[in-house]
Amino acid sequence: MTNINDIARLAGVSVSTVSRVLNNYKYVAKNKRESVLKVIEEMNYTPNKHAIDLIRGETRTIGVILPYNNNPSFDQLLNGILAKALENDFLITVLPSKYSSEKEMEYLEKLKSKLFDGIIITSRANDWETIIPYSDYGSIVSCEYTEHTEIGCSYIDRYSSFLDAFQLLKNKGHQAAAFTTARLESNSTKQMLDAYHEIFGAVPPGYHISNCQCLEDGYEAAQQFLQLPERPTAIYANGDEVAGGMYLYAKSLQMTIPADLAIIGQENQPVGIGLGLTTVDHQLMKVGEQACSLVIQKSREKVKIPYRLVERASV
Amino acid sequence: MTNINDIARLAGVSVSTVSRVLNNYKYVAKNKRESVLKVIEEMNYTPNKHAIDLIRGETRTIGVILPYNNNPSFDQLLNGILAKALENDFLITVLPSKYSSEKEMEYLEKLKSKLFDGIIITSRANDWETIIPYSDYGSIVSCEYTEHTEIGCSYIDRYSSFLDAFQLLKNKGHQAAAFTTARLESNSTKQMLDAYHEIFGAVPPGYHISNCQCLEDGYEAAQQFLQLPERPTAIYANGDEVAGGMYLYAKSLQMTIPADLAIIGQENQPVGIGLGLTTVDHQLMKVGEQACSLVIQKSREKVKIPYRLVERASV
DNA sequence: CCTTGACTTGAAATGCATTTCATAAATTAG
DNA sequence: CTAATTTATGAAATGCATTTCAAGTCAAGG
Repeated sequence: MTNINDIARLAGVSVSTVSRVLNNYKYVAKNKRESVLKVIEEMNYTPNKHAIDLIRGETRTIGVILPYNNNPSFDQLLNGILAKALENDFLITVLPSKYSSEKEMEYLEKLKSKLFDGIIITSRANDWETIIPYSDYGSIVSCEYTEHTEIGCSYIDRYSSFLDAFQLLKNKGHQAAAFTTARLESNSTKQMLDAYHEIFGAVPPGYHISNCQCLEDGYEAAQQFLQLPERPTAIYANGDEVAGGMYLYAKSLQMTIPADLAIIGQENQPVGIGLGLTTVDHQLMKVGEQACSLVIQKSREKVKIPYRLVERASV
Repeated sequence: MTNINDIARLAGVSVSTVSRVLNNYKYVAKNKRESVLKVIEEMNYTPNKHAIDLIRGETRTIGVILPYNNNPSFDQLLNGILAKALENDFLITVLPSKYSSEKEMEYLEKLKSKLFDGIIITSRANDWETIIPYSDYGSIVSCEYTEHTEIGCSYIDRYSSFLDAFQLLKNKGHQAAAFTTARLESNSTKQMLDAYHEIFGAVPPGYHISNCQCLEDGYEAAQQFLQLPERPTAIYANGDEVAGGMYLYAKSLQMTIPADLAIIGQENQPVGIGLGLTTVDHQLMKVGEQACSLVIQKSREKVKIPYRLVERASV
């Protein structure tokens, strides 16, 4: 492989001059610049990125830890991140964790080893106490709120959004609502439960099903909800795909939406648009964009992204 | 920042010995190994990845060029790639191209600059002639078939799959079918048209709508198809989300599926499963896995991934 | 007692580009 | 016509870990 020394030798200049040409510094004599460029062209030379990164101590690459990548919510986040990264000429490396704390640590170690300039944590398996020391080695931005000042946040006030959604259902006359969540241990689930208590009080037995991710999960959840002795009149689904599954099951029973059953979804996804579902749009794409911006700016700000209640015909 | 020299000095050994400890070579005296590890621990030292990559000339990172990342098909590909990469301890950097040939070249230049060990091209904007020279700098694997021996391929015989799908429709008594495609210039569209001609002959006016990607596009396409004077009795949708949109539109007209209208989708996606759509499953996840394997093995094989016709109730 | 092989270790070369420092020539300002 | 800039260039230091080479110790085998 030809390197900068070869180019310098062949062009009859020093490596410094070649480097200057490479980096478009002024103060290189026109004829020298040209002969260097000519040799570069002839030798088909491209500088080695590792040598550059090594000396500059910067990579313009951001690692994105995300538990699942086949999940519409994380896809939206990733989308926003990619868009902003592209705009700023940063590269994104996807770091699938499956909520394994070991994997997560492995990725944080890579930040320490300088592979990334920063890391975005879309969802985490480890305690903040474990993660924080790594903020010495690059900016760490979370898509979930935390008070720790070492961590930048691009987050949603999920609690309020859940309050709003439940209030909407209550206003429409529902005394309770069934609901689904993803991971039982997640922060989001905790906020959901808090909001539920705030608006409706105790959760009736069978009204909460967790581990829902996709349309099929929603279909099954609806099946279970509608078999309960105290049939719910409204359901909050943690995602429009899940909501879509519920919709389809209800339709299969000839039920009318929202007269027989109100359904409210989340994230304003294609299926929801197609089926005309009312939805809580957390604007995850914007969350992703903001998270990426924070990493790029090495900022530790806490930025709250507004959510929107999109009212359509299912409530 | 503390480096390997500091560790060596503090542990009273040479850098070679530290390196040996770092890389778990045997033939390091037990007491020296221990004292090196102790110093590493104390100094909170992590080797610089760029220095390692520079000298090893390897990164265990693969770049994945994909035009859009918010597209279910590319998501499935990426999914397979990520799964296989994780398994083999490789990292994936996502390279969004939006079909810009400049961007694509930029990414190929990064391969040349040693940032990646290889690149997977899920879909491309440039000619093979432009791309091929870069195969000198790392393995390039395509998710589309090409005869060029420099390029590994993990591909689907789309032509045959389209033939099968159209034949299925014909067997059910349809004399023609409307269909949607994504990009008009794509290889896939070309194969689609060829297969159509083979089975049904000329495409009736208005029977082909391109630039369909999502559920809404399908909804609108169905609207257009069903307004035609010669109403199609069957539709092939280039994706289950698109098919889902068509299904919903047809249902909104109180049509019965498949009696009034047969719909066949593609990629076996959640919506399709939920709606019970017959679909051509190109097994894109497997395509992605195989593509990743080929890059890892630096293989230039051409591997055809079998597709499956999943018959459900919409045809 | 000598040879052979296993074990240990460090010096130095290697991979590659950037940047600082020093120096020199050519301009411009006063 | 000096003094001060601006322009131009190269040597050498820097960033950091791996690997080869050479050489040495020690124990086992003959």
